[in-house]
Amino acid sequence: MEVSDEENGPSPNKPLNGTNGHDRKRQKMRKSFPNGAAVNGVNGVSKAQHLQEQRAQLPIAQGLEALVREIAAHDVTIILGETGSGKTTQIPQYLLECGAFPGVIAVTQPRRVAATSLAARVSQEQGRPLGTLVGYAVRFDERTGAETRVKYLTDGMLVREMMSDPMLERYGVIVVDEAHERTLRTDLVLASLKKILRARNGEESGKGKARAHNPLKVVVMSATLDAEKFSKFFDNAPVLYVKGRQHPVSIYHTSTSQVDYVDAALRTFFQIHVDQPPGDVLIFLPGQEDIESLESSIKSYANQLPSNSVGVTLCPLYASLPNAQQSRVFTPTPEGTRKCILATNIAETSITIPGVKYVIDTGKQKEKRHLARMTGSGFDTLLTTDITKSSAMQRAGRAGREGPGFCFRLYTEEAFDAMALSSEPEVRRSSLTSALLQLRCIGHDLETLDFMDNPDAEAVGAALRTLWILDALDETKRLTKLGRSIAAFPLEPQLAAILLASVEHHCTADVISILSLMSASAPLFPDSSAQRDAASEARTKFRHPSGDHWTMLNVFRAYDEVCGSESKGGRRDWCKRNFVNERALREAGDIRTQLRIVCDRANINKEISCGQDESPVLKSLVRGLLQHTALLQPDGTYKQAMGPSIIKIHPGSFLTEKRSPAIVYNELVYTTHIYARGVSAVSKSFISDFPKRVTSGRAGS
DNA sequence: GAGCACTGC
Repeated sequence: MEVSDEENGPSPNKPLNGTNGHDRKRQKMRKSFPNGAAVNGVNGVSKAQHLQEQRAQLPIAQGLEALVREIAAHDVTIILGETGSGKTTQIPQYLLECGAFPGVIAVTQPRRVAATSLAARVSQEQGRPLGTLVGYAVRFDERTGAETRVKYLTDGMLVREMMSDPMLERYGVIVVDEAHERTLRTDLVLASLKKILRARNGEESGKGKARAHNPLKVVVMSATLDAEKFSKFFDNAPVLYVKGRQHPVSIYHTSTSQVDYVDAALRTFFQIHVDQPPGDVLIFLPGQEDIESLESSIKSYANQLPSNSVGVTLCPLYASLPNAQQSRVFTPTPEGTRKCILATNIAETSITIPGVKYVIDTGKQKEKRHLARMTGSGFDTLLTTDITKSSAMQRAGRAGREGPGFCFRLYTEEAFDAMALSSEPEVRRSSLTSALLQLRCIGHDLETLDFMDNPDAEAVGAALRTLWILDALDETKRLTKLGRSIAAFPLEPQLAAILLASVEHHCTADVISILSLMSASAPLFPDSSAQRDAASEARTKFRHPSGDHWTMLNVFRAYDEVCGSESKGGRRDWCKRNFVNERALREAGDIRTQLRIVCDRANINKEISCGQDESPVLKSLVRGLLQHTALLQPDGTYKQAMGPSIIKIHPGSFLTEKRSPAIVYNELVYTTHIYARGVSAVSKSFISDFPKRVTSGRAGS
């Protein structure tokens, strides 16, 4: 079996390649950039020319004019583009150059790095400094100016912008890229765009209103699956097909199913390593644990090979790995060795590794599942599951980026056939609390808005209830003044409610620090099993009797002092010595800066601290996390105040083994028990201050 | 007495 361009997806509705003469196109391109050479100077001429030649050679270049004609003729155009087609860099430039589309061209991306690096590339192709004609906007970082006409931004950023500009008036074209990934924010953007199109362009042309003065064009770009679904969603919008530049990948399945996929990966790797020509190997595994175990097995077997054989350079790759170690995958493979990358599905979409010729696919991944969300907001669990067909194809494609490749699947062809086509869109899987509130702020109802896939009624009910408990919505589900304030913060609504409660309790400075650490993606206290005792010893000095929130605050306060006196290296040493994650502290620092700016805008005094008095902070926490509180039972376990579950304090918590009449916690995780993580002891009265909420919560659960 | 796939404002 072979993955080729033709096999990768449905056949084209309108093949566009080869419809235009190659030479004509090149001339047209040069004409479009009279200033490029002047800006760049003598050396720049050849560089700019080189870039233009590269552009002209992209698979998409020959169909661009026809593509733009289609976009001009329709409100919405769906573009199916394979990887390597150049659609994301070229289409926005062509829309700009042809001069037919006034206003700013927005291009959304699910990931920050994609938005920033695409903007850098495209502004280079335009021969202009980044942030002038071409710019980007992602969280913590924006480079745009008054003359910016092409703006790459994350889909979450566009959702934020809709809250102050509900009709997205500043944009003439909105390109939604990677739409097949169906992130929650992409789905929010698509649903809103459908409504915005009706408002800005009027009803479908032919009858009724004349075209409005500021019409909007929408371009939806997707990989090869689900095109018809996008087309149907946008009233049968035309589907255009763009060919990619992908080399063929030969795919092999096992004849029997493999129970131990780590062992199977080990054997397959050495078959490749011993028998096959040079070329790096990428192995997909579900998680860190498997990566570490396979790494040590490969190491020990590689040492037993004859001394004259090719060595192995091992590169583990997963998100929580420090950046310096992640970037090892990009360093050239040392002479006389074969690079072997052991990766999670971070290598499926987020990181593209050059030089890979062989892929070994275990067919497994880890997936976060939210269980029993109606029972006091539910709990999360992390399961190892089978991947989907589209994941399997994406993984195989990683072998064919630079030349013909090979993919060894550690599962049978029958198992592949039995896989789901693609994973459920995020809107069907995740909490809708934040989405519902944001939509309310721009006057949309999540309950009635037309989505690609409609949200689950239970999840909508849970979100409504949470927002009502926070006083963000009133009894009639109308947005309150508090709800609008909550939505102004780039935080989960529960956490934003804590921040606003801190104003009344005069501890905003302290609470902002805690919330920043809570919403950072990396954990402050990583659990390194190897040095567990040393770690807990070193962390003792930060320990606060009330529990984890104040302990986190103590760490942040200490780190702030270190930052005032130490160099970059000194800070790193301090973190290492104390077994705290510097990445978490740096990210929290960025979040804290952003939260302080929003506070200023909302006329909130961000400087007020409660010093060492713990109750104001704890009272604020309870206000936002009412659904995450539990009461001590006679047997020493805890029962949710607003749900039926019996829970335990996670052994990693500083409060474990302690008995407090009541606790508040960040999250519940289900492993061997239902554990509460990020726990603080609170007075029962803090919870019963909201009797109506607690009672009604019980009745509803 | 225990286990952290991946994103985003």
